[in-house]
Amino acid sequence: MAEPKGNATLKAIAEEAGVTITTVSCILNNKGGKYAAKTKAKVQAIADRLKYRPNALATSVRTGKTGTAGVMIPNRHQFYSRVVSGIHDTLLNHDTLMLLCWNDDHPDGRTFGDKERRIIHGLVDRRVDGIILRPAHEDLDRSYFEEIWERGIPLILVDREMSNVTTDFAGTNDEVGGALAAEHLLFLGHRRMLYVGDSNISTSNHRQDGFLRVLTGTRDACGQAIEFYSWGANEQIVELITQQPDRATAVFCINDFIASQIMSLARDAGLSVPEDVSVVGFGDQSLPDAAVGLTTFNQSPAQIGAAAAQMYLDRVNAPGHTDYRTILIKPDLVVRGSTALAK
Amino acid sequence: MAEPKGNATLKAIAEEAGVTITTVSCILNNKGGKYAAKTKAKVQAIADRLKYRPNALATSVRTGKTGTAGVMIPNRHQFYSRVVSGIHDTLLNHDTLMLLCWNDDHPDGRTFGDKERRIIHGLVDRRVDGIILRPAHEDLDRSYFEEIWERGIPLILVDREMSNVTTDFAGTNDEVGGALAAEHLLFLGHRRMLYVGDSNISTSNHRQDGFLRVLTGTRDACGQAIEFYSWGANEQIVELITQQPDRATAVFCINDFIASQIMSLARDAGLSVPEDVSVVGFGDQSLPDAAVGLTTFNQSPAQIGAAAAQMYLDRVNAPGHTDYRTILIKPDLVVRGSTALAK
DNA sequence: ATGAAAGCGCTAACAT
DNA sequence: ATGTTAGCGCTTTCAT
Repeated sequence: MAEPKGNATLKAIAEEAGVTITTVSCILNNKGGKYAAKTKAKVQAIADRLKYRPNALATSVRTGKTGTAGVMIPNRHQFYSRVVSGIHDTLLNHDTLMLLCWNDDHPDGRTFGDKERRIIHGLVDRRVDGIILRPAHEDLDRSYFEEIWERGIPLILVDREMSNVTTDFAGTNDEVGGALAAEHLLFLGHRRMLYVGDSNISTSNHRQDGFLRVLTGTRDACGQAIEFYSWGANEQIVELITQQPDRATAVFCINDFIASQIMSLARDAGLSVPEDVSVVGFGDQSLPDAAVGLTTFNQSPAQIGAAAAQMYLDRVNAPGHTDYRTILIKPDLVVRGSTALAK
Repeated sequence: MAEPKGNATLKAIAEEAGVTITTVSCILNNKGGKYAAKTKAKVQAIADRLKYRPNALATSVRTGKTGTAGVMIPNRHQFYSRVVSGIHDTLLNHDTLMLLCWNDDHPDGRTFGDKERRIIHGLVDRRVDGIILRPAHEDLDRSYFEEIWERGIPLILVDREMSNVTTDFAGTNDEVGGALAAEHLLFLGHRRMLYVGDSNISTSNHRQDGFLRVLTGTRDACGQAIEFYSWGANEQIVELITQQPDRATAVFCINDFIASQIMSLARDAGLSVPEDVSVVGFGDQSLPDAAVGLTTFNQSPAQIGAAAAQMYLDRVNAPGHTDYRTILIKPDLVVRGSTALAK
């Protein structure tokens, strides 16, 4: 085993070199170039031999900066893993590390257990410079608001905005996604279409808006929105895509999971995809789309993460602004086998 | 905006309450129960109003414990994401947060760029209590060894061991996995089989060992190992599974990716899977196995992560032991459509 | 060119 | 029941 038992400190180096802590500190940090070359070399040599590494905790106590970001994003779905990857890479390029943590437990989707508060406190206590998070719900979330926002800790939101507070935000351009879906299907000759979503989710509403906007603006075309999680939704959908002659021939879904449900539904009803009905998904669910052959959207999660991290860095380096930014990444249509020309 | 501009400190509370910092510290930490109820209440009330949160940095500078783990595991594949999830959950139950980071760049698979060293220094400087990592390569890795091990920082390895140093380790029981694959195929009546792997990877060697051990121990059965990444491997494999009458009727592959390659290969050669040849994969690649219908192994990555985290906690709480533990999680065979009775 | 001293926020041993 | 003091490892201002 080498020299260091525990960690080398400035003091230890100073004593061995016969100089003061100040001198060592300045030399190792290249502050004040006015030291004798001999002293510099000596100090540096000792530091190297002792494998000196500064205690960032001590530095942070003084400077108030930790170079550490709090990131609260679940790591369980591929979409989020990729968002986190984007954040990670961008932060790392600026010598910032991330404390990654999340809370899955949302019994009623609106209560913030002790657990969530404990996590946030963990970040606050460790004095992260800021926090990037994907809200677990959209409505006023006391945990987030009181514990982060009110403390003046820079807060960047990803994927989902919160309804009660304006912050920097990076996410998907859902409106454009909806519009692109509509255009794709129109191009294939479809005129009567369905949007299957969930009006409780703002993201879904944006997709729906873009989708219907385009359809409404097109002669002869029309669209209708269905709540997936409502009673009798399945029956209603089946009716709409089978009922001749005004049946819908294309369905745009809030996500890939629902899309594959719809495909099963259609097949059970005796229709084939895409011959009788075209189906478009939306790619935040990490289904094996390629295998299923689903036409869907790639949301470029890594790019979303990178954008969030960039806003984080900007805000941490220049706090106090009140001009919050929103960066929306355009989703890319990926055409596969579930969409085809209307008959 | 509420009271706190910046962060409340013990000092601020003490001044307002008209007591000393010590008193406040003790009261808020429930140390020494010998304070007047009135004082306690007063101090607590002020702390609450100011939304006081202890500065963990300052505490750590003194105590030498940060309650923070360094975790160096790529987040890009589902397998690793799940390992990280297991680690996360276990650590969180013990009020430990993780600094998650990784390095993807390994040009020649054996050089540790500045980047990797910078990451490790980031963790060391922040004084993590220990580090959990998946080595990017198996041979002596100076970065890991010098920067972590020699400093006496507890080090737990996941998924892959290193050849030069003994540490706590959590991974897959590859030997058993190989054996189970052999038994499954034997049960289906296969007698002549192939193992397709990569002898540069210890994990592959263990699977191969288990696989061949069982075959060697079975009358009439035999197995052969092929290097996938060698020149002419494809041709060789095709020859071995087509050449009558002693052709191999089953192939066990180091991972799902290779397995699906082999399936294509077989089909291109005019064989059908599983009628003519059975194929077994191994589940660390996050392919959409279910869609492809591949018989494979589930490695229970979350369990591996949990085991690693538990060893981490044990070691951080009771350092200095030299009895390193190895925890191997048994992989579970998942039978799907790529294996069938031998003809 | 180098050092002394104060202080960041907190803990802990030791008074009173 | 509460206060005094020293110190963790570092930075920074101000001497010398």
